[in-house]
Amino acid sequence: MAELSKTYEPKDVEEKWYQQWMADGRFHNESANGGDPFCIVIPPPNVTGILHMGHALNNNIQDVLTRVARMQGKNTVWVPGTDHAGIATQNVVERALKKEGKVRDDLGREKFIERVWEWKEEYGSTISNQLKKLGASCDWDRERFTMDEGLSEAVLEIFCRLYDKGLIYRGNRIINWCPRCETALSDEESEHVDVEGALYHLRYAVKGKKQRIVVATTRPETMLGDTAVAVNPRDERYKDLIGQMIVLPITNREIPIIADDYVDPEFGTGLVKVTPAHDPNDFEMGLRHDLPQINVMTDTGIMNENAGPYEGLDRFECRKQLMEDLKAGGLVEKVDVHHHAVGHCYRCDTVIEPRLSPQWFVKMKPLARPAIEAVNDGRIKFVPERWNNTYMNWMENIRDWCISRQIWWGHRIPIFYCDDCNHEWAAKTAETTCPKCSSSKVRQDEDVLDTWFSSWLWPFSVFGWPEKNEDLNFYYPSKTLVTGNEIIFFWVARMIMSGLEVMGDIPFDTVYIHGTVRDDQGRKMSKSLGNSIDPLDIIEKYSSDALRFSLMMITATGQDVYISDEKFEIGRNFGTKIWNAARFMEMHSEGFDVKDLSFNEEDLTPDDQHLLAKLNEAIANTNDHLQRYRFNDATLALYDFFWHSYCDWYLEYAKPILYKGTPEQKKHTLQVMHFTFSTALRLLHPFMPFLTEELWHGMDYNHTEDTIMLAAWPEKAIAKGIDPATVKYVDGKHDLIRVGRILRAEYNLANKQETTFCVRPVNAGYAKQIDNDKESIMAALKAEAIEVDVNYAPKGAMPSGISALGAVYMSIEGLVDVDAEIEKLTKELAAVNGHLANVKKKLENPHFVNKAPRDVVAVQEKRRDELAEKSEKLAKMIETMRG
RNA sequence: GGGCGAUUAGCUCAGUUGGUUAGAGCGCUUGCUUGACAUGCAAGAGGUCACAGAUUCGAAUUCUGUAUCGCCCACCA
Repeated sequence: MAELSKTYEPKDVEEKWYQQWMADGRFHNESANGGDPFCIVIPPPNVTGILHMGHALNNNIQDVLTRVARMQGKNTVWVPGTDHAGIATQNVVERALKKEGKVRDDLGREKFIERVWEWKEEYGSTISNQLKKLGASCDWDRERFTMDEGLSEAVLEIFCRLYDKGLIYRGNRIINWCPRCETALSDEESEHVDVEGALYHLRYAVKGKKQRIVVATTRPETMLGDTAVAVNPRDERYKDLIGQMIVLPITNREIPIIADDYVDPEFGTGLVKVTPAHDPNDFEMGLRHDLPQINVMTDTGIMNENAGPYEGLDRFECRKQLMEDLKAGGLVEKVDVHHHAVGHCYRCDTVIEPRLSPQWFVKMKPLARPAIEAVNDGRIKFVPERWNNTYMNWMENIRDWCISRQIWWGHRIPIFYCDDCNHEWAAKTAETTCPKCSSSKVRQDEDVLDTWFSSWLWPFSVFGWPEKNEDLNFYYPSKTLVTGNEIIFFWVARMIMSGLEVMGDIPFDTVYIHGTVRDDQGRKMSKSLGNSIDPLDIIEKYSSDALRFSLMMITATGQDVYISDEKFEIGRNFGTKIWNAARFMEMHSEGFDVKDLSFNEEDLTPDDQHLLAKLNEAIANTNDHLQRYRFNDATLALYDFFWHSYCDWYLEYAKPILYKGTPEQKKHTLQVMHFTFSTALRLLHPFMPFLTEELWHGMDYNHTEDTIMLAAWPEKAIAKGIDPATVKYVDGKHDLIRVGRILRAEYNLANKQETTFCVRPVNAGYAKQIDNDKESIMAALKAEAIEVDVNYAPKGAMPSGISALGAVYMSIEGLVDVDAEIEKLTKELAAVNGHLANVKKKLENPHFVNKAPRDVVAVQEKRRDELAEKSEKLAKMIETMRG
């Protein structure tokens, strides 16, 4: 047997096993191997990403599910990969260029993209490598990138299909424009942030009259693009104004006053300035009233030539100056503080400018219908279930998806235009000739697609779709999608839609939504707050297993996870505990063959049976909790079993046998220990893969598999040789030991202090069992001797207590504090009588006896009897004590 | 404006279909250099389960309302 070191050195061990697993191809699988498929596709992290706690949690969960499935013998693949993250990556590279004093136009499109690829080659695998430190058992042979050739093919294919079906179209609409990224964004990419802004009340002059009207706006600078002022047609105050003209200040443009139902007479002044090129509602009104659309800004949010004297100013600078000018002209009625939600770019946090712009859209309603159905009829389940509502709410109000981006890094839109005949078509190949007029004046659309337009194909594109192949056939649909709630709209919903559209089948049957990782004050972890805890630091400090186990331990289903450094001590301490238990076993195993884990079931002692019963419970509970995605309960069940049932009770029970028992007894006990330990290792493996693998080998078991990764997952308990009555007796024995320890503790007895315990068992059966168990009970109580007598009567005042097996007395020379004993027992008697009274009251209530289920009543009756007996005994003890 | 979640021990949180005395980790108190482990062992203190009603023989758990905190969605300029 290889000797285990005194202390566990996780760093070397973890590195070693990951390398070994990789070298042995343990993570890889393919359809040709047949069997029961189990597939998980990773939510591809951004190539720009570095591992944070959210990733750690997310991938940890996937790894646990994957490792369990693999041990269950399923044909398991966990497909990893990264996302090209269009805007984010382009931003990173542009920032690098800026340091060289360049902008992307200096390089040109082609050179710039080359540069991004270079960046990707150099830094793009950072996060994948970090996942390896976590122990993620991804099938790295299958690693994909959303800009891979294959995945790009999938993007082009679905674009053309949807275009030809009329589900992709080009439209001129108000979209969310980020003036910093200089691109359009989807509605989901605009994050609404509540801000304290201002509601500016501006005075507009009515043409030909002295009258001034007041309009309220939050964005006064858009006034330069106003093409009307609107009132509600039923608003009596302004009836006369309808049809009149307004003269706009500064530019002196004349615009009409129109009537539109959209206007809420209750809000502001009941008069709304209409800027069709900068507001979605105004845009709609503009269409209804055939108003001109005046865009007053450039791509970068600078006022353009339509802004007259403000041309060249930044939009916010313009707002400031314009207000000053209006104020000077007496055209500002008032400025109110106003709280409202303002859209911000989800990539760079710049204030979004709603802006009229020609963009490409996907018509979502037809795609949404089957996706709604799939969740409604239960083919896809959200865990926790409440996310159904979130999903449904979004799906039922779905709006068309703006998919074009004015950046360079991404999948270029496969639309071609003929400059001669204005023909427009979609094609997967680079077109040079117009199919309609044969002209060679053909150009491709300049825009690229939204990053999510490639990730929504992920569950099937990773297997080579549109190519038909066995893997795709075998592994699709995948099993569980594990993700955070923040990308339900971005990603989950869209994958469901694309899967049903393209594959005609759901992409996964379960969506497990885990919580957000927060700091111990409940704040989201972020770089700017400086409160993030780096998983790699935690691995360095506590080990990967510790990180993993602790994360799982504190992750209640779907609840947010609050972490601080100390939380990881749980996992580290548990790892140490397991390691030391193994060392203890190793110490005593010398000269014994522990390769053979079988034992004779007829020889099981009561404590053996008790341990195995607890093991059975742990197996059943772990499986049950895992099936229900209750990871914290699963880890707690294992933790509790290993630490308390196995170490605290069984190993302590085993000590006297190992030190003083016969070789036969030793051998039998070691077999039970090793059987239990090896089962526990397998149960723990998905949560602590490295330590368990190290010990699997360190303990030198007679493996059928040379890695614990493929050892059989414990599903069923051992049934034979366990007698429930005996298990119950051992529960009682533990209670007896506890009572004895309390007596020692109350008298602060040193271990060396000689003590004898006298036990008066409740029946002869227990008397015999206790007598047989004397050795282990004495060891647990550090007692010199134990006297067992069903008729035991204390000779004088003795510290005592009542256990499930009977009364326990502690014999100590001249140390008894009689008054304290009487007080203690009297207190306990009062408590027992209190409970007894409650139970009696319950049982005397005819409603309870008649209506409660029989077993509940039976429990109460039993409890009543037990309490009555205990009460009687305590009274007698007090009597004796006084006597 | 809608929707969702949270409120349980000093702290951070479990508590699945209502049913014995509401649990864990950390922290705290006391005693242990016990031949695996002080990253440990044993014992202990600490909770009117946010509040108010309702249902029920029985509520931390179900229902209604209130309060506080958090998240998501939403075109009131």
